[in-house]
Amino acid sequence: MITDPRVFRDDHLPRELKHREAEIEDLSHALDPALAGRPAADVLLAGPSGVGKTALARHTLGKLDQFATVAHTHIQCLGESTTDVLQAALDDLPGHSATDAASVDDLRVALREAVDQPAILVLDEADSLPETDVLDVLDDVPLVSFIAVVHDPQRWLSRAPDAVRRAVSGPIQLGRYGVDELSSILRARANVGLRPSVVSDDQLRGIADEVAGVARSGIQVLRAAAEVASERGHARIHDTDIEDAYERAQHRIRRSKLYSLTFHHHVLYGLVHEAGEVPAGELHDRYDAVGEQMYYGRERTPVGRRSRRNKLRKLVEYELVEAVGDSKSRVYRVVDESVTPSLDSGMCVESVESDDAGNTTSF
DNA sequence: TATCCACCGGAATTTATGGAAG
DNA sequence: CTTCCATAAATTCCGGTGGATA
Repeated sequence: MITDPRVFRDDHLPRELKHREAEIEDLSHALDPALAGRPAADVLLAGPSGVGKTALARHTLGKLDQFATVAHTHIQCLGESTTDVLQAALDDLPGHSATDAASVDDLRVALREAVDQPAILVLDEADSLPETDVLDVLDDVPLVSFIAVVHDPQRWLSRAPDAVRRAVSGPIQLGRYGVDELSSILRARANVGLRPSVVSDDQLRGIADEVAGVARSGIQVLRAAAEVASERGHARIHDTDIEDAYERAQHRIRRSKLYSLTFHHHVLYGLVHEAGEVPAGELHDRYDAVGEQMYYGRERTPVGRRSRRNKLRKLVEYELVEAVGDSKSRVYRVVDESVTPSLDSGMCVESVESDDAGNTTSF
C-alpha cells in the first residue's frame, strides 16, 4: 500500500509548497538582502502546530540557494539551552575552527569572528528559548539573522529584547488550511507515496475536515490509514480504516509529546488523568499527598507549587492538558483520555519508548 | 458593594550542577 | 583537590484577576 514512506515523514519537504504563495513571497522578500551580501531581516514566523511553519522556512531557504549560496542552518531550540543553540549555530555555519566548552560570551565572540557572509538561522520552536540570551547575542552579530518559528508571536515579542522587538519583521502568520487546500496537499502525497487509486478524493476531504486544517495531522492520518488498510488486507483504504487511523495518528503524536517531557510533567499528567477533571487547588493537594512516594527512589524530588504551574502550562502548550477558566476557577483536564500516563500514583513504572512514528515531534 | 481568598504568572533571587582555573 | 564561575532549574515574592462571602 505504501510505496514511499519518506513522503509521510514529518521532515519530508515536497518540491512544491501548495497554498502558501503569499507567505513564501513575504519571507523571500525579507531574506532578499542576503543575496546582495547584506544581512537579511529578522523574521517572526507564527502559527499553530503542524501547519507548515518549518516547511515554509526550509522551502524558502531552498529557493534562495538557487540564486546564491547563502549560509543557513536549522536549529531545534526545544529543550536546548542558550549555549546549545549558539554552539549549534557555530558548528553548522561555515568558516570556523572547532571550539568547544565555551561560555555565552566566548560564543558571541566566536560567532562574530567566524561569520563574514550573511547567514540565516532558523530557530525552530523558538517559543521555548530560555530567556533572551540567544537573541541578545544574535543581535550583536550583524551578519547573522534569524527566522524565529513560534506559536504565539505576541508572547514571544513581549519577552524579546527591545532591540529585537523593534527590528523584527512580520509576523508572517500561517493559518490552518482550508478543506480544499489540505485535501489537495494530501492528494499530492498520496500520489507519490501510495499505490494508485487506493484513496478517494472524498476520503481525503473527510480527513482534511476532521483534522481541522492541520497538515501534519492530516498526513499522519493518511499514513496510518494506509497502514491499517494493509494490516487488514484491504486493496484500497476503507472508510473504517480512516476512522481507526485518526485515533492511531493523534495518539502517536500526543504520546510522543508526552514522552519528551520530564518526570515532573509525567507526575502531574498522571494526576490530572486519574482525576479526569480537577480544580487547581485539589490537584496541588493530591500532588502533596502522593508526591513523596511517587518520587521515591528517583534523583528528582517533588517541586513547589510555582514550578508545578510552569509544568502545567507546558502540558497545556503541548495540548496534552486543557486549562479551563482563570485564577480561582481554573480547572485542569486531559485532552485525550486514551493517552495514558506512564505512571500512576501507585507504582512508578516508566517505560521510555522512542517515537516510532519517525517524527520529530514538535508542536 | 466591599472584602477576602486562592490561583496565575512575571520578575528577582536562590540553589544545584558541571566545568575550568589555580 | 579546592575554588570560582556560568548556567539552568527551582523558589520566593508579589501584583493582578475573578469567584465567594458578608
